[in-house]
Amino acid sequence: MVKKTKEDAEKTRESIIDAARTVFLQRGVSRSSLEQIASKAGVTRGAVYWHFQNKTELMLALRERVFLPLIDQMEDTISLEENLDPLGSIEEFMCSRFEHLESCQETRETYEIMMTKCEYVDEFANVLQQITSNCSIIEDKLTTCYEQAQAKGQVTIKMTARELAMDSNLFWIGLLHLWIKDANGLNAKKYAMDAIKNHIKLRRK
Amino acid sequence: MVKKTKEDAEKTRESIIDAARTVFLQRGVSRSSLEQIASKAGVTRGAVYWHFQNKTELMLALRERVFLPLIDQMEDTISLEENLDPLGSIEEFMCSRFEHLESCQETRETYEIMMTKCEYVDEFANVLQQITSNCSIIEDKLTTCYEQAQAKGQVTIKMTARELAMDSNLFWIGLLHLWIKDANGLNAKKYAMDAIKNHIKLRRK
DNA sequence: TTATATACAAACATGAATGTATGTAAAGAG
DNA sequence: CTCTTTACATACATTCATGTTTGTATATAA
Repeated sequence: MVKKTKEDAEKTRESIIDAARTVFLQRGVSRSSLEQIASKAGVTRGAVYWHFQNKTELMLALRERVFLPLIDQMEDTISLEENLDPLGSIEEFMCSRFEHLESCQETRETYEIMMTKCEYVDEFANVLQQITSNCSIIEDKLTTCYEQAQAKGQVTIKMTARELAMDSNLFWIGLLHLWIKDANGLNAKKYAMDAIKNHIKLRRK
Repeated sequence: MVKKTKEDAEKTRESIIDAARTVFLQRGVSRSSLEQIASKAGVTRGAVYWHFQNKTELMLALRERVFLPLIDQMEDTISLEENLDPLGSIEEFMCSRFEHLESCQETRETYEIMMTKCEYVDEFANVLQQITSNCSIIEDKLTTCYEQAQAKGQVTIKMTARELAMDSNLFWIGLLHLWIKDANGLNAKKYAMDAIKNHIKLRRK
């Protein structure tokens, strides 16, 4: 038996989460047993039950480790005040966030698990609400940006800022889903970047 | 023991599928046991195993009953030849299909199961491929429509037909996902219809 | 009319995952 | 230097879903 200091315990906890992500990705959340996760992390189920109440809590922890930083990051990327180029900042927001999703393996895998390897029932039902809630936050931010863009005459006035934001929001949701599902798409990144640029170009006056 | 003629057996099969849809929706695919499905259908697991190899086959049958007609329907809705108003036909396609999704309970529930109550691993992994394949078919159809629209001068020439189609395709994917997840949205239908009209309006010259 | 295939129900066997309870060595507190 | 708590490993009990096998009543074909 090895020594276990507090930092060691924290490492164990992290390694369990990492193992869970790998196993969830391979086998789906519900088919993954805690035994499989534990052994992949080099521990026993005892350790898993020590750090997490059950598989659900483990899954939520796995999710939060990626999504909590993302929410913060969103605050930074779309700066709402004193925006010289609102339309450009929307494009910048989408591109940079996509870049991060693409390059950060943990984030990418977590998205894939949550979008295609997880069933939203019972304890997970309210996670769906959080997701839609996040979507409407994004829509609000986009609306503000488009208002600024309209005030600066950057953008077509065929539609209201809210309507433009809705359309962009749906575009963004679709992009993420298609990207996650189209794993083998070698040129997925270029596809996405072009899609974003064209999406913005279409509304620039 | 009641008589069972061939038609009776077919009815049993259908009722099992219906029961499966209900149970899948409530409990998610993996947590649904064949026992629960059978008893909801008023039969035993024997009947389920008689009609389907296992839960996976049952799930695929459930899916096909909705998706096979949808594929046919798609051929009709977007008529590619002799299109007087290509842009309008795209709008019409989206609106009518959404109307169907909204009004047909079986279709709606099946979509919900496939989008939020199912894990795409192992035997289901290739279903994802089918989905993305369908998406690219839609993108192709949209491209053709936009080409016609451009030929008629209906649409802005900022982007190529393919680029417009990509954007519309992503919009459509996003709309479906947001709609399914936002079950409580009372005005979801109006939201969607407005979103579609605005989406088209934005590209009309 | 009899034989066979159909359409299930019922019983059986198995295995796997879960949660909990107990054991234990080391860390940390006093 | 003890005592308690931490951080697990191990063992146990239980549940439960699955797949298969067997039984059986009826439909259907010859």
